[in-house]
Amino acid sequence: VPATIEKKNASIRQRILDAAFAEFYRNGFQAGSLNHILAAAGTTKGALFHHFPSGKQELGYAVTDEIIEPIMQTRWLAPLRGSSNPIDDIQEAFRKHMKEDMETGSWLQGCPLNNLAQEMSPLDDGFRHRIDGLYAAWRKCYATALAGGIKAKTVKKDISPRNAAALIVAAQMGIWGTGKYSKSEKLMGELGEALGAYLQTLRP
Amino acid sequence: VPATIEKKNASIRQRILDAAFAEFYRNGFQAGSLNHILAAAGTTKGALFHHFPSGKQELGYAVTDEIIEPIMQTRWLAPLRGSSNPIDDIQEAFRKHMKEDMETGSWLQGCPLNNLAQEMSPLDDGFRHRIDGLYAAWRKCYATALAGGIKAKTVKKDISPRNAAALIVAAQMGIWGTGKYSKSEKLMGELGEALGAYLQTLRP
Amino acid sequence: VPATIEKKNASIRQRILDAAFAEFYRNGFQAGSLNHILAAAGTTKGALFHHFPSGKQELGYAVTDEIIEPIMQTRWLAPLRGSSNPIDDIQEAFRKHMKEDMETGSWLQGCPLNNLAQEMSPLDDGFRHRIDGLYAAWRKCYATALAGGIKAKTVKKDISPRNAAALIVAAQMGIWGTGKYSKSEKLMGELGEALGAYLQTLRP
Amino acid sequence: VPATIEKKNASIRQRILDAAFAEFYRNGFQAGSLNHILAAAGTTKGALFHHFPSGKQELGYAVTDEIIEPIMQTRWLAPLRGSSNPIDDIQEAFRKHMKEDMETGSWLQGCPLNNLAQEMSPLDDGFRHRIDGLYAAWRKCYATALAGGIKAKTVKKDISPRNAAALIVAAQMGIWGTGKYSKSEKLMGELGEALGAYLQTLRP
DNA sequence: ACGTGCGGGACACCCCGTTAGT
DNA sequence: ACTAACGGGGTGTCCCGCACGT
Repeated sequence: VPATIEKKNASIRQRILDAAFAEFYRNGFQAGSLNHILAAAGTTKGALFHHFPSGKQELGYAVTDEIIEPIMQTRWLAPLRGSSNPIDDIQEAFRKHMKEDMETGSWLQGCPLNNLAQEMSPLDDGFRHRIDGLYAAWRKCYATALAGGIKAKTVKKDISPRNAAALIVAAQMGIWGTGKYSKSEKLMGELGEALGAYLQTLRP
Repeated sequence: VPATIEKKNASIRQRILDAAFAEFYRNGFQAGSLNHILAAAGTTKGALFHHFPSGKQELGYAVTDEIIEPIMQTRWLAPLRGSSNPIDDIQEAFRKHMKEDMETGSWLQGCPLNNLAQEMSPLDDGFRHRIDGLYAAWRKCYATALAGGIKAKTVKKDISPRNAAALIVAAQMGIWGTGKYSKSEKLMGELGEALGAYLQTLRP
Repeated sequence: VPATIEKKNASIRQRILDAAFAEFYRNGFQAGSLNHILAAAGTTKGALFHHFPSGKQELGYAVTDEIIEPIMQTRWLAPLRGSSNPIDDIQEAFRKHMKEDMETGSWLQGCPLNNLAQEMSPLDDGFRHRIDGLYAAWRKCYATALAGGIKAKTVKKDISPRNAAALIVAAQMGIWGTGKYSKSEKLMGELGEALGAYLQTLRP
Repeated sequence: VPATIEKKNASIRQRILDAAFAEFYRNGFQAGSLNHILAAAGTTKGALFHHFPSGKQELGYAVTDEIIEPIMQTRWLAPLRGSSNPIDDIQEAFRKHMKEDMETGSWLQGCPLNNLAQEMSPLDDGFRHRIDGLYAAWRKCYATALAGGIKAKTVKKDISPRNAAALIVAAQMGIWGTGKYSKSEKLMGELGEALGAYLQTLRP
């Protein structure tokens, strides 16, 4: 049954990626163990070395490119695509994903991209460039949406979309980071309100 | 001469703490090496286990309590003590320390407390409680100052000091984290402006 | 076009052999990497195990038989074929190849056969028998030539051709080995002179 | 019992060195396994890393300096110290140690220094310099002895002691290397005779 | 005839913690 | 108070061999 075989072959690489994402998310990149990843993926060193010849670093890059990047796309970028009312859409996306993360408990582990950024960007330029690219895309998406909002008169016209987008993204980084150490749903609620209040100041 | 001996002992302990802070700041807690710390401090395992009997973890706690906490006090809390115009004082402190970090280059390594928070708070409750306490004190300081500002009529009276303080702190976490991965002074400038713009909205 | 296919097949096999010779010459047999060899040869594991079903060992044997042996033939045996003045011919071959190796720099890596002999003969009898056969042929060639020289009165008649041939070959092993560790052209020159002086003592 | 403890502590390092020498002698440096060494020495990784902080390479250097060098001193250099009849003394040392090696069987593994020279000198300059120094001392010892022999009229006066010493050493390298691949006592005997014949030509 | 995917294992490095001794 | 020796373990790297498929 060639389909099964192909799927199995293809899925080994994917299973390694998925397990690696989970492991790095939980323990960080440096402290994450390839042995644990391989055990979770149900495969061995040989397969890893075949798919990622230069080892852990290459695996980390692939996780960033093939797992984290798509997550960001669907979570944060897609909802803003073609938005004419960015303030509501940003707030809506924020509330939705915060609620999801509360339910799954993943808010206690922060944002995978932020985790990686804080740990690896000073140590490895390969990671840093990838991360920088992802956050830049995020900021650009928000800035574009805010500029669109100005045209659509849903956003005050004397603000800098670029600056505001940067602050919104940075604040979200900080908010998710706050969840990690505080474990306080109350505090997260207050932060949500405060961010909402800030967004309201961008209205016309 | 007991005073000399005690002083020497204290200085060894302090040298270990200082070296540990530097190592953990650079490489993170888990990836930081005790051997490197001891080599930098010019001492050996014996001294370390004399002063920190349970090893690396206890050393990490001591770094948090005795190095990072005082830094936060002088950097962020002291300038707000008894402030009647918190918005200006917060912005001034932000600008001052950002400028300093740019000059020393330490902005590329982020904020030591935030680094530790992102890495260790999900893994170790001892760290998490300490970090939570520090950030709580920070928020409380800002909230108190903002409440004072309301009384002094330098702050708009229909805002929640608690919520605003939380957002300001979280935004600063995000901003310093942004410096790490972007290495862009331009972006940092824009974030400074955006944060300033937000603070202005808190004016009466 | 079967000729083309066969040729192409042969050429893959040959490219593997050539790359293997170079790799083993540089890094030794055990430390030499099949992956490096295959990368250099521009092919993959499948081809290797097709042509050398039992793997690295068989490849090493083939390198000995098909690369090293012909080199020895043309370098050291051919010049002595039918010689009536072996002393001059031996010395001439020695000088010629030493000069060549100096120019190409390969004298710094020693003699491929000697390298293999020192590394592998105590560990693998398959190698040992091959190497023994090659050196035996070398000694026999020199001994025959020296015996011929005795008949032709270019060599003193009261020497043992067999013993002298063995010493000449062993001395050459030692001389090439000396080049490897000393990297001294001066020393090589002195060794050449000393070997020449010894050969002169074999004159009538 | 402090003596026992000191001996035990001191002997761990020595046991590692001895086991390493044996392992490297048998399998070569690169293929030699630290695990095997430690198992043979009855100790663990911690002890090795303590005594040889930079690992295998440093261990290899120490084996060269502390095991191989003394062997060479007692085997080849000491017998020639203050010799007035170097030709006899060289030949006597050669016969004695060849006989010993035949009896112990170690002639089948060649000369430890030559093994190391052939394997490592092109790959690591630290080894190369050490090896070069040892062989240089050997040549110098023989050259000095031959020069002394010229004064004492036990050696022909129109030979170059330097050149002859170099050839004798190189020939011995070659002879011991020949034993490794040939496993032929007969051939070794012939080589001994041929070397003896050469030495006789250095007589006045 | 030859490429791809993969298994399983060995290796050297280095780490952290502890104990015996000064 | 402080040092040096040592235990034991986990890590990532990389390798060789063998299935498949084509």
